[in-house]
Amino acid sequence: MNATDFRKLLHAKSYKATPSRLAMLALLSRVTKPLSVPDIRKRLGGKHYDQATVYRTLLMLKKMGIVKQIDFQHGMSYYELSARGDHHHVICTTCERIEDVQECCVVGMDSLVLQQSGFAEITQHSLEFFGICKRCKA
Amino acid sequence: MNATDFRKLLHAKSYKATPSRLAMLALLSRVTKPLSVPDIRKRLGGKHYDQATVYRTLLMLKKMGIVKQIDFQHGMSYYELSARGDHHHVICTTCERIEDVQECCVVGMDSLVLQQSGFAEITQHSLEFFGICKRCKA
DNA sequence: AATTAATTGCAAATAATTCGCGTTTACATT
DNA sequence: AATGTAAACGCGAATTATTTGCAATTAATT
Repeated sequence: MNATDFRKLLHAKSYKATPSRLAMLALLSRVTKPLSVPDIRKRLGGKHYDQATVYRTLLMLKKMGIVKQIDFQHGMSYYELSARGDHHHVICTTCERIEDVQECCVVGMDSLVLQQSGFAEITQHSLEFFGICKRCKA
Repeated sequence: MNATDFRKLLHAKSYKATPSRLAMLALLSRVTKPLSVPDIRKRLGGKHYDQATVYRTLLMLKKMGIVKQIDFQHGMSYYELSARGDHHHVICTTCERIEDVQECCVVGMDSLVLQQSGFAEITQHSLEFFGICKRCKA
């Protein structure tokens, strides 16, 4: 995904392709870990973007299904591209360590959830594991 | 689990069995849905307990592994007894509807996560589905 | 009943997220 | 390329969840 793709993505839903949006999409697709709002603002090059803008953009991207909001129980939300694929996280409750979990057992669960619930559509899911990493255990 | 059991649970870790703690445990074990802090305070009988007390107690119970913190992306945390068993939730992103999901595909994942990660122990996991309920779809 | 450390309530601090509004900007149209 | 317009932005302030410090209270031990 390059800048041109991002423009198309936004235009497809008649959103404007503004510098802040393109920068955020570029950042999120370049990165391999979920980012918090402060993370995003720090890493958005030299440019300063207002926090309200970042929050508003994330909300928009979330509604579009492009980003996923994740809770590490660290007092704020983290965000990553849905396009990064179906993976999960392990969070150390002692330090701040976070690792990806590649195996996804949730594939196929969506239809099961639809069956047994009063829901018409599943758009996302999030699976996080909490525990203690080896370093903290020692 | 009755009041006597709760007392033992607390004393086992040398915590005091105070009225607020017993009331919270009783409430959480009587209820079938995760509760937010305002929920808890409202439903704690006539008694008024300070929010700081409720937050501190929840933190303690979480550390003890007795309660589980859950994120519905509603701007605050929800809590339920771990003893309610391994189930998950579907959250409607349009209204506030929440349903339980009984099938758990995550059983056994813990050991897998331990294998492929630098973690020594998994204490909890949380799996939430987000989507649109039938009522909102219509 | 007395002692003591843990727990509470209160009030204030902190920190994430949202909101209102005047100004700026992307982009469609000319 | 210039123009019109709704969308998006930045700013500052408001809101709201959560945490903290401290003096007063209380559970549990003696």
